[in-house]
Amino acid sequence: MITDDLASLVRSAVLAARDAGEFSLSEEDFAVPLVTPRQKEHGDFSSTVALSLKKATGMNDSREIAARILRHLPPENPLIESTDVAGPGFINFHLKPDWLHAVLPRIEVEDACYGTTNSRSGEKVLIEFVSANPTGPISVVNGRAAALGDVLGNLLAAQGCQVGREFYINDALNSTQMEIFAESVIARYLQQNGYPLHFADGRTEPGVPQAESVGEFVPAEFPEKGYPGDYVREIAEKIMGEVGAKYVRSDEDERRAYFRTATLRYMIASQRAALEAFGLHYDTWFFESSLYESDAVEQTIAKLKERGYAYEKDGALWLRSTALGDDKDRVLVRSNEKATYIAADAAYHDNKFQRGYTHLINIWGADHHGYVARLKAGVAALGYDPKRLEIVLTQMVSLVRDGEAVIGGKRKGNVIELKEDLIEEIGKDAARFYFLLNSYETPATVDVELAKKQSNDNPVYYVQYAHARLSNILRTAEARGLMRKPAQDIGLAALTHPSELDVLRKLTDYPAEVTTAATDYAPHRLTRFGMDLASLLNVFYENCRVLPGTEENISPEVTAARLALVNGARIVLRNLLTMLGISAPEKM
RNA sequence: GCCCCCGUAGCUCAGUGGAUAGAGCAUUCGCCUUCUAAGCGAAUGGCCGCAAGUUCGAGCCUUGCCGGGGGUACCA
Repeated sequence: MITDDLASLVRSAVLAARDAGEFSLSEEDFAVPLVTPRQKEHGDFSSTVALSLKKATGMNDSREIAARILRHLPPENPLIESTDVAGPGFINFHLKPDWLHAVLPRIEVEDACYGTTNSRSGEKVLIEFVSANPTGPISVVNGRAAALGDVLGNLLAAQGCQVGREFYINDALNSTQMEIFAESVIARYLQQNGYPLHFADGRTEPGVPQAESVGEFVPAEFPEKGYPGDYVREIAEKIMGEVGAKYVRSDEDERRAYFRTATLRYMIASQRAALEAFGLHYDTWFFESSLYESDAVEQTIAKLKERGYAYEKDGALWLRSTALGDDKDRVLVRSNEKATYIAADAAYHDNKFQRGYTHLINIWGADHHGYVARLKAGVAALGYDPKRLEIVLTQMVSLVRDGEAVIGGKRKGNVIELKEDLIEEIGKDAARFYFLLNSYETPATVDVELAKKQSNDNPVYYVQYAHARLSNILRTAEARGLMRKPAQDIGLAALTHPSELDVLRKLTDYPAEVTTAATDYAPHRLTRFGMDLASLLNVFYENCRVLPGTEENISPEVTAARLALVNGARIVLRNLLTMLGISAPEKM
């Protein structure tokens, strides 16, 4: 890294100045901060070391400190064009343009790997995200976590981590919501078969008329807290198509058992289809029920008892989570002998660690923040370092329709679906970019109607367009017989225009940007980077013609150098879009 | 009450403790005979919620306050 080179250069200059008696240094261990100045006049890099050395040197005038340091910088350096002291004591470095040119051969060689490292190759990371309950479709609100988790996976893989993406299915048998959901589908199924439906609010819906009259239909009850959405009716229709009227008069337990598994099957299939339409593929779909079937829950509870973190009180079994940072103890097994979700979650995370993951990332909505402390306590109680479990809380996504808040969800029956209402309207690429535009720490509002209206203004097209243009230039060059030579063999010094250097600088920044995005869990840095790069490319495009035109005459050397730049930028844009799970079109 | 997140341009949001705080949208005015105008250039627009503290230096760190959202179950 060039910044490392500069930093060590400055460091030795400081020490040399001290040895020469320019100033005394109270501490040997000082940082050499390097920043990229906002203003171009301030050079390529700037060090604030003189400012921070005020105390250590006992000198008051930072400009003077800077000047004395500079006196001990080697006069000739292949990197540095010139230096100056500015403002309160910044040391500014203006580098020779070669350092920017060097990026092009590197990009060309690394190609799809440009922007990736293997610095974290020892890590095995499991990202669990979305994990929406199997009682409804994937909603637009889930889109944020879906996009974040997927791209985070790409970013970590780009750092060399081994990444697993997992969806956790809350299908446990003691979950009352699953029961009510199945009952809701049964009610709709009966309605399909001619039974009127009676609702808790007193309303009655007629049954679907049957061809052959079977006499009187006793109204069926729709569950009091049942799921009213249209998708419930659709599942009932599908089951009807599959098994016909078989379960209308069947034994109730038999019917319930069938509908439980059938509704789960349909719901998962629908969720999976929605996420795949979003370009998201999970490595594992993990069933909560499997934890009960394999006795993992019981084993985990036994383990907690053994380790002294579980105790009996009021007929229930409690987790001593207060001992591990939680603000109250939590029930593991209720007095009715049913395990709580925290017991299952402890077992689930035990299982994740047992699968060899070094690091777990859970992406949750901010409304779950109250569970962070207890899950971490559970993990710690099992003997794992809770730091190995990281919980990313995404701020809330609220729904708005034409400016008015939409309150609701599965229980209200007004789910706004990710696939039907967004992806199918504006496309996968625009939908993804939309969710990746902002930090997950910013509360978001999604207005589907507005998103549709604005879909042509979506900045994704700006970035994709830049890529398509670059591709087009290369295509045209090839058609005209201007074959590209390896960047290594080209006189890149021909690239001198400010807009060319701006592009090169941005391309140089890319790998560090990917790393920052990965460590900060900030995919939005890449969408912003893409917009910035596209903008710089447009300026380049306006100012620097690549291929000889009818009016402008461009030397073969310049064309060759610019083609190398175009190709480098094309690779970076393509890598970036791929990282975001967005297509990089060659034509638009 | 306690805990978490957010207050930056008219709107939606970026912003690594550094110099003159940025982008997109919106508004106004220019620019297509050329490799893609889904583009470019210019203008307008700011007590970075308020106050104190730390620091050579604070939009960024600390504390307090004010506003908005969320959470505080033997529900998941």
